[in-house]
Amino acid sequence: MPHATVRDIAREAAVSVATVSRALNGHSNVRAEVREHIEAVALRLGYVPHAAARHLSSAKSGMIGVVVPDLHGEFFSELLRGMDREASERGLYCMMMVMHGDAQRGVAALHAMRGRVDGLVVMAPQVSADELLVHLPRGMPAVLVNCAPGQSGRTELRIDNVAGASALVEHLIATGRRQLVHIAGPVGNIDADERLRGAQDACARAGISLRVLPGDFKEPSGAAAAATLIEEGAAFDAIFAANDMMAIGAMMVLKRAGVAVPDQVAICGFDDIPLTRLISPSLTSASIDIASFGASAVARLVKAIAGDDDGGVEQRVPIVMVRESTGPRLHASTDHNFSNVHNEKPDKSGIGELP
Amino acid sequence: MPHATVRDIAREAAVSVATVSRALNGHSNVRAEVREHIEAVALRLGYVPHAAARHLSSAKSGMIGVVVPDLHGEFFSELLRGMDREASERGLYCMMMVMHGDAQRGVAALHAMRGRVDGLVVMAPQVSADELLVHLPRGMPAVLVNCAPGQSGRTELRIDNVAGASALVEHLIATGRRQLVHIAGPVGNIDADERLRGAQDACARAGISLRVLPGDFKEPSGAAAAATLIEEGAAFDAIFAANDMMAIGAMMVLKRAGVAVPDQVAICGFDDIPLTRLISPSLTSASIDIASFGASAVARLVKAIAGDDDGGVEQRVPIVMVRESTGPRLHASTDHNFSNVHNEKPDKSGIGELP
DNA sequence: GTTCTTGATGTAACCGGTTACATGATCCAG
DNA sequence: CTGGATCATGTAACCGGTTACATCAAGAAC
Repeated sequence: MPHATVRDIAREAAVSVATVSRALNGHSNVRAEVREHIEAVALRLGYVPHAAARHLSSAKSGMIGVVVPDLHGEFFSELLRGMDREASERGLYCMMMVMHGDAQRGVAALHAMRGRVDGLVVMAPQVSADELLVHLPRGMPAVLVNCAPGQSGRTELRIDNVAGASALVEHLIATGRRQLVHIAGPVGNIDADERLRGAQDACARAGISLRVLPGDFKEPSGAAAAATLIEEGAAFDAIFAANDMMAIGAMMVLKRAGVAVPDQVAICGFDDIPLTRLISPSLTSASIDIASFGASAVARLVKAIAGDDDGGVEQRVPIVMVRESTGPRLHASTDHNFSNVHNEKPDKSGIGELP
Repeated sequence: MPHATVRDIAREAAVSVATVSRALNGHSNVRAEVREHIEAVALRLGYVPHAAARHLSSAKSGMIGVVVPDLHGEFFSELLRGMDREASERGLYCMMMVMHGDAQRGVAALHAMRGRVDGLVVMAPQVSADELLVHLPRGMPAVLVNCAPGQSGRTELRIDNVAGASALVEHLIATGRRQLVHIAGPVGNIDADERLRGAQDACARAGISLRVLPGDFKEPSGAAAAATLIEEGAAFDAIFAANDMMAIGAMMVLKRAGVAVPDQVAICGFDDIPLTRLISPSLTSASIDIASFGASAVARLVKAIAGDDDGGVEQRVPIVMVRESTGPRLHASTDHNFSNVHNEKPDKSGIGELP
């Protein structure tokens, strides 16, 4: 026996399909007695509405789509979590689609969203946003997250990577480091590029040089960079990795090589994934509260779908979370006082909530 | 201007909608010359098919749904990653829905899937599977992952938690531990219950006692359990936490309290999330290769959708990954030789691929 | 040359909802 | 008692695809 439809209910309840639809959707113009009867019949028949049919006729799906470049590590799981939370609070559902770095696949993913979602959150730090957005289904509301700044005039959410990276580097310098190394993210990635620039800017202002090693945002590349430094016997006293995973990879290699962190070398990352607090020494990072960032994107999208979004660009300035990996040395407790630097005190369990 | 439809293309190309549909779907019975013309027109009009309409008429959506209980931590992101990989290899898309532990919401999520997906992967270790499955849309193929064993006769994937937990405890005993503590998972959770039972069984066989502390699979509860032990001044030399996150929480507290791991206390977890290798000391765990587990679930689901699935239960036996947190002591290198125990050698970067 | 087969194409129904509009009943004012 | 407003309900079109079936032309077989 196939699934029950509104017509089945109509027949069974001896009313028309229109009345069934109105009753089940809570329209006011249905007699209470009729509504109850219809609801009872629907329950008895095990009726569950067919989302595609409803979507087709009402042009609403109650679903928002999320396009992400990757699915590795905690960054995306946190982002997803924040988005899902916000969406479900508004009675919406999330579907996620991965465009594995590939522009071809990105276009396919965008196309596949047509007829499935009411709007899109697109995160595409790799490919050119403008190039991708040409393929956005016509009239599909979208919020861009961490995309290359385009002239699309679309709603955008962005992390102030330059400010965050500068603040981290200034923190390193303030704690006495002078021989800085930056492990960069993948070339062409907007976040990576901006973080590099922020680091360079801060170094230039302080009049010190910065060595840059390549990386790809994944942990092994951070490890490889550190291994290179050690093999070379390079002189360095601080590493700023363009994200947390690379910082962790680097830290592991240093520790195995007997380099003391932070006594000999300070290390910091970027993103402030939950993991930063779980490793030892805990990792200094630039915090953007990923989950809340994702929630924000969804909130903006909901406004855009409703038609009342200003279409502006929202920029988040990260906060530096100072932890053990660059922690103040014992004999100099307050050697830094930058505006957006937050000194996190380890509590007993070491799991402090971020402000 | 609204989106182009097949009828627009038909008009523009001076053919019928049936021909347009056939041409764009690669049916053989279309003249090559006509097909090319139609494709050209479709491209010119920026045609993108409407998924809901296609789904409605063809009863296929090309989408599989994933229902998970939660979205915290690396376990689910790994699972998602594996599923997504497998699905996209088969030209399918994944949508994920979170039922926040709540049975009410679980039912809503299941209903919301009707008319959206061709099949479901349901992971519901908390609620009674049978109770939930009553609300599965009629005729919807589904694969159950880590659900309480039901008599549903459905396709199920399951982790052999008892065997995994037993193997871990046997490993602890073999390395000389005698005062064991188990940090349990949430009560009513099938995985947690089975892991507890596996630990108890192994202890009973060895004739030693097992202290059990409550937990909830989240990291703070592991920390709290360890704190309790320390405050009490309890005598113990090994902790087996029901999952990795709690093990990590416990380890952090022990280290802060000056307890040496593994010299004084050995610690192991369960799940083998990527993080186990990144902390120090690296964490011994029972590995089920989460991503591949997820991929397997999708593969089974695809078979079920095609109609040729045996409907059997597939059980995965975890492998014990021995790492530093329970590592062999220096003076007794091979004090264990259980069948499914795998001794992981740390390589230079510390990021060995699992077999 | 006629009939049969084959293959390309068109017509229209259908999937399962929603909703504009029509209908008819009820109620109230005049 | 009657005309108009109000409200519940029914009829049927529509959303945008797919596809069974009908049609028709061209080539093959006799």
